[in-house]
Amino acid sequence: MFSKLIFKQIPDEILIENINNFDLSQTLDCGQCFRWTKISDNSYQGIAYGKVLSIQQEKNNIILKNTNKEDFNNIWKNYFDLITDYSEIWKTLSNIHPFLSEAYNYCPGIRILNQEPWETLCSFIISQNNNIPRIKKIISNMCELFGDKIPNSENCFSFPSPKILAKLSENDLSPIKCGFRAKYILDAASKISNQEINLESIKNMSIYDAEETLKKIKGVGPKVAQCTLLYGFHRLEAFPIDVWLKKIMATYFQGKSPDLFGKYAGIAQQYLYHYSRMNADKLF
DNA sequence: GACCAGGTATTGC
DNA sequence: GCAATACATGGT
Repeated sequence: MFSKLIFKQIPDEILIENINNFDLSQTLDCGQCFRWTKISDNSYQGIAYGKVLSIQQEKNNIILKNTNKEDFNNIWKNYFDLITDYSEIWKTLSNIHPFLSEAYNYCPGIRILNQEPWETLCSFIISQNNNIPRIKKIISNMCELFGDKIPNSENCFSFPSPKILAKLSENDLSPIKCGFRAKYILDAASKISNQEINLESIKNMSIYDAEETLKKIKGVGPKVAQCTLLYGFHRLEAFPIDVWLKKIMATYFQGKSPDLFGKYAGIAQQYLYHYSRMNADKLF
């Protein structure tokens, strides 16, 4: 619980002590986000909500640098999902399957981030039939070309708004090298900016209606929709099935439905995805 | 040069 | 409905 978080403030830094089920590299390198860079073995720098943050982990303590109490309370506390008790969530997942337990034991420090819905949607449109290093590169190029320079930062840029992107042509997007996905980005940007699709209203929809709404965008299918709902709307029941999850299901959960994982299926999915990617020999 | 990467749209049956 | 194929780009 956040009420139990112990935090201390020194100028421009926030220290959180004795936090469990939190591992910076497991959380930032598990494929859910694309705008964080590893600075050293225990520290990262990244951009979200138009702010630059440096963050470092020392055992069960985390230090947020280049920030303040206001941004911590308004942005980062929720962004890193520090208010959720993952040990409590694990209790409901722990008896489902031995392979899920094996995955959890490998990466119990994963947190599902609360990312911005538009950035998440756009990022996972770019992710299709693509690999993570190149996804990061495309997004970085897009922000640098079309986002706003973040004040007092060293060449850091915000994620461009739908409104800005909707004015562009496929040709304008060619420098970011996103290939056939350019028309999908533009369709998403225009449908969001002209209110044909209202991201705010998706928050109150059933998971089914939310997916159907997102799939009205060209280039958004079940996988991209589920990723958007999990990482951008914190719908923990969402269960994106990509090539890795297909292999995992075929190897260990044959004939089983994603319903097996219940209301925290998305978190289960993240343990399974990360563990399997890091230990590909576990799959057929 | 073929194959793959956190898929989807299109086509053909 | 379901299976096969094209799709931009860059890395093995």
